Amino acid sequence: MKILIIEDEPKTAAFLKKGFSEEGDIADIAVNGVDGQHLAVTGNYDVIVLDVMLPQRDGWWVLQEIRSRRADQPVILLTALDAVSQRVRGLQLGADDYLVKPFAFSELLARVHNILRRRNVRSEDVLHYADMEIDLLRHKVWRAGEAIGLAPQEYRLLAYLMRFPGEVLTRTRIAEQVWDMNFDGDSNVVDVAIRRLRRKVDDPYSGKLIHTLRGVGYVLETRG
Amino acid sequence: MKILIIEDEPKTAAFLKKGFSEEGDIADIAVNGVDGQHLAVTGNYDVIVLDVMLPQRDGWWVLQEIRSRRADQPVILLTALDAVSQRVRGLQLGADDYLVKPFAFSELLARVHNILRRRNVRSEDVLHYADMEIDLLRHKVWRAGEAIGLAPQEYRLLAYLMRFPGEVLTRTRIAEQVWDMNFDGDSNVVDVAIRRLRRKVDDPYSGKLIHTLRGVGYVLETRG
DNA sequence: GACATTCTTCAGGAAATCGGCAGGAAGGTC
DNA sequence: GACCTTCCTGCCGATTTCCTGAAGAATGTC
Repeated sequence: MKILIIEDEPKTAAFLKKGFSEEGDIADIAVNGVDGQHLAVTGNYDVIVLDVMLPQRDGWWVLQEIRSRRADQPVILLTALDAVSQRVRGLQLGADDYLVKPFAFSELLARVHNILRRRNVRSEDVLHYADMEIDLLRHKVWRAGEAIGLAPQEYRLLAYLMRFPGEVLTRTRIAEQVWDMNFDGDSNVVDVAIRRLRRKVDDPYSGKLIHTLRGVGYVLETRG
Repeated sequence: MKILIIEDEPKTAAFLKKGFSEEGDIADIAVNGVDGQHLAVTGNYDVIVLDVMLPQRDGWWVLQEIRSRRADQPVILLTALDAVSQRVRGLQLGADDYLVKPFAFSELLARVHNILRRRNVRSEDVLHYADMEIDLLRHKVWRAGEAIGLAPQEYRLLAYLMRFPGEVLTRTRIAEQVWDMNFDGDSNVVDVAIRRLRRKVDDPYSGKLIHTLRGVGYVLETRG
């Protein structure tokens, strides 16, 4: 899952990024309204966490910009004051939810999941496909009943594949979602990561699940 | 366990906080109705202790606010007067229990445990996992039949781990639950605390229970 | 007020992980 | 079947992450 954090206070931003990172998600940070608006409109984020107190252009402006271009983009507001007028204004401008500082990270996480569930985005705790199983809560993976230990990046990659079984995933898309980078074609990071993952989840078993689509990307599916 | 105390009298608030702290729980204090309502609604508390006599907005208002948003939030009322009308009003507004001042701390503690037991939040006072045992009432820990002496923070950390065996606990969550702070990643308090706990409950025994998940956090589980 | 225990920060070192490289294999095209 | 492109795969250096002991600060105890 990709998240955009628009927050000027470095400590808060770092705290949020770390929290999402531990959950296996990827978070980008924008430190002002202009950069935030740009990233929000051009990037593909599952959810945007937006502080209303920002230098240059404030959060209200950013929110309006986002809404005018991406009507269904999930946005959670962070307000410093527990003022009812701010809440009302936020919701009127189209925020999906808001949170009053200071807050605990798990509270933010709960609201993120809440929004995604409302939007029918798949956010279950345990994903199954064929004889493979991944428990996102316990960070564990099984294949044919055996537990498999994965390195962080291997795990993130598999978790992404398991979210879209049967769907073709290009290297560009994988690099974007799992590495948070722009895939330039000069690198074979994705190939290498796929290789490492295959060695652990496919090589020891019959009935491969990870398949290569030449010139396109990879896909997770069963094949007769 | 996280507790919110909404009480304007500093002495009483400090007395309660100290009491809960000694039990290994974490207590936040709000000194007026507005802050109390804010924390109660946005924070994740296992139980809220609410004085009805408050400056600005009183306890009744706070209780109604809580109920309208969190129907199942456990709340215990503190009333100064032993008037039947107050009890009735409190229960009508959805308080789980009430206590008339002055009271002994153990009395409050008993009612807290009572409510949580009713809700199955903490159905047991003694938790077992593998050959480890923790008695939440007597504050005692055993591993392989031997008693282990733990410092307060070590105990709180272990108690938290024992509540979620097999589940991944990120540093952010641990810091939130055990330290009541926002983990910004610049500190390694959690690492060090884990180290000290390991020295006492894992190092002397075969079959480690605390395991590290690189880039994620820690987990309490047996590993073949 | 002195002492003891506990907690946090700091820094050095160890270990796991990651990304790039390069040679080889496989697939596609004419 | 030859040639070219794309992908696979093992290895190594660089980096990140974690562990660990020690010292100073904070807290509680007598």
